[in-house]
Amino acid sequence: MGKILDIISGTPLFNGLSEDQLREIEQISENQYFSKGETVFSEGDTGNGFYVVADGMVKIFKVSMEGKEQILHIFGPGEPFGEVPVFAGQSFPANAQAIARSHLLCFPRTAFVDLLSSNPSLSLNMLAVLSMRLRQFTVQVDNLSLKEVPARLAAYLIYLADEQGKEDFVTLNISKGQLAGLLGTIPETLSRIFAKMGSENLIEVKKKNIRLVNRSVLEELAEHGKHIR
Amino acid sequence: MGKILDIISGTPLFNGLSEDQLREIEQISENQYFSKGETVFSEGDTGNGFYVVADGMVKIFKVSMEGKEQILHIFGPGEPFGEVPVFAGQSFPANAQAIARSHLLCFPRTAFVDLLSSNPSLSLNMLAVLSMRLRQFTVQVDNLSLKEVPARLAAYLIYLADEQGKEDFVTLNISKGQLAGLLGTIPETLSRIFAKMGSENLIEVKKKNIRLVNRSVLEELAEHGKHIR
DNA sequence: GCTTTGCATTGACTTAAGTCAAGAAATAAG
DNA sequence: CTTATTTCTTGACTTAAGTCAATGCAAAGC
Repeated sequence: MGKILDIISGTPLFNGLSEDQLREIEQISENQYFSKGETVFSEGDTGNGFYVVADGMVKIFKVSMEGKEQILHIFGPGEPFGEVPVFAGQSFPANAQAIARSHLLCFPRTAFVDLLSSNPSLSLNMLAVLSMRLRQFTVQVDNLSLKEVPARLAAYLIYLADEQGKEDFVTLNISKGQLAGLLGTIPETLSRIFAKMGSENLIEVKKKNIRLVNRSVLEELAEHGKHIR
Repeated sequence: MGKILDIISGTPLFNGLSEDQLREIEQISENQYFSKGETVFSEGDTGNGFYVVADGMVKIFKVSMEGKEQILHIFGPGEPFGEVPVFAGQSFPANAQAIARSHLLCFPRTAFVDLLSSNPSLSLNMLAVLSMRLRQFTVQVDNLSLKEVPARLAAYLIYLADEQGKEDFVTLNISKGQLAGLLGTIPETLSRIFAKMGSENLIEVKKKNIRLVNRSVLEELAEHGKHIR
């Protein structure tokens, strides 16, 4: 199997499709390479297609007038992004930047929409992707509005531990500055909270490696948005 | 044309479909009636279908442990909601409550998914709906994370003025308490900001009627997330 | 009409988290 | 190895917005 076909068949978006269909999808894809820090697209740009990360990492983010970043998503291999303008028209609602050397597959809007028309299961897969993203957004809004930063951090650490299949140990895959942006805060605040949680024996931070010393308290903190006095 | 068919043909989700297709959709729909304050579904409930508002108003919201509400959406006639579990499986990610006497059309999951398989344009319409909702969420996250409450209020007032087709006059269609929940704040804070904006001659508040006295400054405030010292 | 119930406002106070500024580490570059 | 540049941490201070509590107001019901 070809390298690109390998990637395509491995992404959930294209699950359950026949080899022929996968080959059709490969046909319309275009390879794009980005170095670390390079912009993939900017908010307001016209979107003529969406992307799938073949390799690397891409962050989707908004920036305030004052320059503060709020990261909406960080996507890794197999994850699609930039679909909104494909289906809703208009422009990209946020910025996309490679935060590592990245290889992306780009799927042009018109060709992909044509494929959808003849592939009901591809449509359903795409509907599932967008729905899961909506679900993620409800969590993010919940976090930003109803939880304090320590609770957001606790929730993220637990999520990461589960994702990495570890019980009480995680390795950050992004810088702490980026993590601050993802949690809706700033590096200074995040740093203080890491220190505070360390001194409270909830976690042990060594560079990017974090041991969850007291997972049950972390879980309670993550649930219970605000501090209990 | 039948009353239900009238509603269905009027909602953007079913735009561009033939009469036959609309009739098929009508066939699978089920009428449901809710009084003000009644719960449509709760976070965590299993979703066996999605809804379209025929008449009335429904709020989608999250609640914190301490009881603070964050409203995600308020939907009126013609707007669909509760689609996430239809396509992503699992349960509803948030709560839905009627905030006025409401008439809803409910579309059962399996029957609707069957319709999608044979109606590519219905799929594309649904993809468009979800994509627009994703776009809205990016705005909401941007607001919550990068803007202060006065900026969010200013943005909402301008949005509402545009929606109501007025230049400098809006009528709130929800209570101020609900508006606070939508803006990610609490009634006390919103009340103070209304008072402050009034004293700064930006707006004139008379019950639910608000005159935008200085729209250009409001626009600047809405853009510029944080206060300029 | 009056009373009740929920909604909105105002005041006094607390606090989480942001800003500004300076150092310390760590990574990358020469 | 040494310098340079980015990333992270820590401290002192400010501030937006939340909490608690009391009161005003208006619509709904008797």
